[in-house]
Amino acid sequence: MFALVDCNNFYASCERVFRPNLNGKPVVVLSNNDGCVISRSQEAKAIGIPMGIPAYQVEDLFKKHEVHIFSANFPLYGDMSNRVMDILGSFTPDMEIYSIDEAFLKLDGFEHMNVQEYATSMRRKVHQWTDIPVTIGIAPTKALTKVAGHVAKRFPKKTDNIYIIRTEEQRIKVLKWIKIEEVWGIGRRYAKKLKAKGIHTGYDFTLMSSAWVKKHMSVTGLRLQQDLQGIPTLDLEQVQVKKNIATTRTFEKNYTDYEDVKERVTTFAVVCAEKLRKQHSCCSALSIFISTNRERKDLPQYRRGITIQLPFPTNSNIEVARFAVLALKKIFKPGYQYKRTGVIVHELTPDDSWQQSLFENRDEKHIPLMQTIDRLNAAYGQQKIRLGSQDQDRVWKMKQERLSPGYTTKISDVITVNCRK
DNA sequence: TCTGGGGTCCTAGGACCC
DNA sequence: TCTGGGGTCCTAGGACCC
Repeated sequence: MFALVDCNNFYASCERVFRPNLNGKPVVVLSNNDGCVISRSQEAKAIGIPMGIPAYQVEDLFKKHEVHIFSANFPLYGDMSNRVMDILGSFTPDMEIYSIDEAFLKLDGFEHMNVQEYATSMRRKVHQWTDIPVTIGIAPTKALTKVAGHVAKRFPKKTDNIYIIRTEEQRIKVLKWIKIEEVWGIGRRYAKKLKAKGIHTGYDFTLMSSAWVKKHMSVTGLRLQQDLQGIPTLDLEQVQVKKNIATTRTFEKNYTDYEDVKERVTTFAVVCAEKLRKQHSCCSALSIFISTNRERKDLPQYRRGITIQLPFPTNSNIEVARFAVLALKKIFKPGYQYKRTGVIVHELTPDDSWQQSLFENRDEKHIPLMQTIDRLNAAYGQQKIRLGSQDQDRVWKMKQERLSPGYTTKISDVITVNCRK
């Protein structure tokens, strides 16, 4: 059996941990630049705030229902996620951290145990130690745990947030209940295609000819179909180091100057290099892209990306930034209003072993230099030491009007508790 | 006025090899 | 009239996830 543990309304729940007065009240969390709604408490869902909607389009709803709004506080969510995962990891080492708020567990060798009780104790412990509510789905395959999780979410009272698919009858029953577009692995495109063929539920999908599925949905679709049929096909994936690392942002305004865009690309490249060093990797290739605001149909549009090979693997701020700017030069076109750029590094290899190049090699003096920069930035604040080509005054000019404190990640923001006798 | 950010995997087709 | 057969590697694009 597998279990899927899923934190409920995760970002909104994290905000409520430190603002318990907001329990029972509508809470939403906005994306960077306070752009879109990316997390909603149950109450916020109930008053009809859709996922992903631009905030300005639901301002009336916010006002009318006194919705509590937060700017995304990713350091807080990341830290809360680590705490939840640590607790789950203490239950079983067979765990795959699937996303910031979800984990799959493998329950091999648990046959003698009461799985229901086990799940209940897990749920209780996470709640007691972190105040984050979770939902648990349990089933013979990974894809079916997702379906079980849906059932538990839809009927929280009846299921007490835990649902187990044990029998073939239950498997068929829940698959007949779940709409095809709600099935994990079926996105908008596939749902449309399947509905056109008269497939409306998860169960319908399991009955389709595997040849058709393979042809139109590739082996990914085929694996999913088998998993839903109850044949274990997807296994826990041991999450290793990442294969790509991206730093991309939408700007708070449009940029037309090459110099401005270059500064942003440099800074994003530096952030990528820092992320690389954190996971002890170097990159051997890099992409950048630039884009105008695609929502502004009235403005001339230009979007382009480029990938370049680096002459040697590196994770130095200086080198990654240099190559990123080189790439930018190849695609930048003056006369457009740019709204978004990003840097993505690829072909990651461990930083303690690398192939020497015949022609050009990394500057080894950068290694101690980067270590020093990382140490200083860790001690005195992110981005205190920057490259000369980065904006020296700029902090992170993101619109974050309702940012919560870094309760668990910033010593000055740690909560004060007043104890009375 | 205002629309996020970070990932993964798979396939088809082109270019090339012997 | 009729022009082989078996590979690899790379990239762009499409699909999905949270």
